[in-house]
Amino acid sequence: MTGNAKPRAVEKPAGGKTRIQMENETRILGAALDIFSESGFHGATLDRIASQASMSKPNLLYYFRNKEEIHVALLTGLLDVWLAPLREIRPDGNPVDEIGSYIRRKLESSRSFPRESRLFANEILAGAPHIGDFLQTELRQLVEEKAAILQGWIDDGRMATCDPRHLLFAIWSTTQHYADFSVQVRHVLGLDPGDKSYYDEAANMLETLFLGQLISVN
Amino acid sequence: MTGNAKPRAVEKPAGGKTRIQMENETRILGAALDIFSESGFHGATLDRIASQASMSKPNLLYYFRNKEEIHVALLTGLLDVWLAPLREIRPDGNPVDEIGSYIRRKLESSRSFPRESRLFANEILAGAPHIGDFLQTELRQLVEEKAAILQGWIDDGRMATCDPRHLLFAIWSTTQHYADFSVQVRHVLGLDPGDKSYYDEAANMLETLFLGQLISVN
DNA sequence: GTCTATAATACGATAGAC
DNA sequence: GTCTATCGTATTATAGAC
Repeated sequence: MTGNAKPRAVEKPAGGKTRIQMENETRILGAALDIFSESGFHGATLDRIASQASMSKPNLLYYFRNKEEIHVALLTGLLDVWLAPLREIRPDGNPVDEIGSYIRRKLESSRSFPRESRLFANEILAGAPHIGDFLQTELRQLVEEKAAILQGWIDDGRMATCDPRHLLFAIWSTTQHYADFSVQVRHVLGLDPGDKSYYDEAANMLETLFLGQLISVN
Repeated sequence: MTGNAKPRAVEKPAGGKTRIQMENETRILGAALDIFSESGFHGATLDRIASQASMSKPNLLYYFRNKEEIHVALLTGLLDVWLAPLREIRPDGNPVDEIGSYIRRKLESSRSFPRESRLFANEILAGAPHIGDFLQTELRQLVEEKAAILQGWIDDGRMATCDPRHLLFAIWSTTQHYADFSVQVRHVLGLDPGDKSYYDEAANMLETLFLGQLISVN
């Protein structure tokens, strides 16, 4: 022994976690996202999550106290990413640019993070037992803020009269649909699993729907 | 004994089921719809379904072989109701009337059958293990048929150029959203549980979105 | 930190009396 | 047809060696 009892800063940084701890937690969360988003909370088992993470079940439970803690960690970690596209809407822009780019960001989010979208959808469908608070406070406040921006454009005559909160619902539902209901989309279009070519068609559709005029007056 | 051995037609009709059988199956299916739509297939337990049906668990399993059989019975019974609004679209109508009334029927279906909508959503999210065939055959064929009608209107210059199948996806997602994500809708709008007043606002929004022009060109 | 073994329980399903 | 009792298994979680 060379007589150095000082804890090594590299392995135990002020944050509190060693490198191996962070790596394993990341691996577990990735595996859990696979399984939870595929099967829902009750359909997922610790066995499958552990297997997906190439880890024994007791070892997995060394990092997370129980199944629910993994689920909550995924959900709370997801929320900031989830709100990012909406946060970017700026009051000093114009409706076409701001709403158009918001839709593109949201659709891109569905394309890039379908597992996260399905995890969120499962949670809402189950009655939002873990994120009810978030929905009633943080999300509601953000929606009020952005809806006020849209309402300003309506008052200026730059948009049709409508409830801007429901416009946001329409954007959420149409974009998230391509992640959450991707199985149905592919089956109806006759596409192979993993084929995501429909996202380009979706982008065109949503641009026509939200930014153009869909039906001619005749 | 009065010596009449003939089976009683009232209790054993040609269909094959007695009155009490039909009543109990109906009660079980209603209870199962409550529980499955609230908790998903794996989150639901036979105990809760039996309790909701005011019936013992073994008695419940006298009418259905197992849990999955109840689930399948609900899903298959749902599919015709599910497609009814789409079937009604007529080629000899005009875009505004046909699409407008389709949206109203679909939204009314969400308002009246939110449990069925959530059951369907849970099934799709889980990868459609039981209705994958239906999606690839019956639903796909119906979509092709109705998309052809919409394409005709596009070719006639009565609608903007777009992929009509994706227009149907947009109608499905926006209308079903109010049933499937009702918890989020209520939390964001600050409504009490059970308050469905948002459906009228939704109807206005969807009419503006699909039938009017949302954003002015300026 | 990781493992094997196992405890504890929740749940689907069945047996058998009535 | 309905019940009580119970079996068998899947699954969450822990104990304790290394």
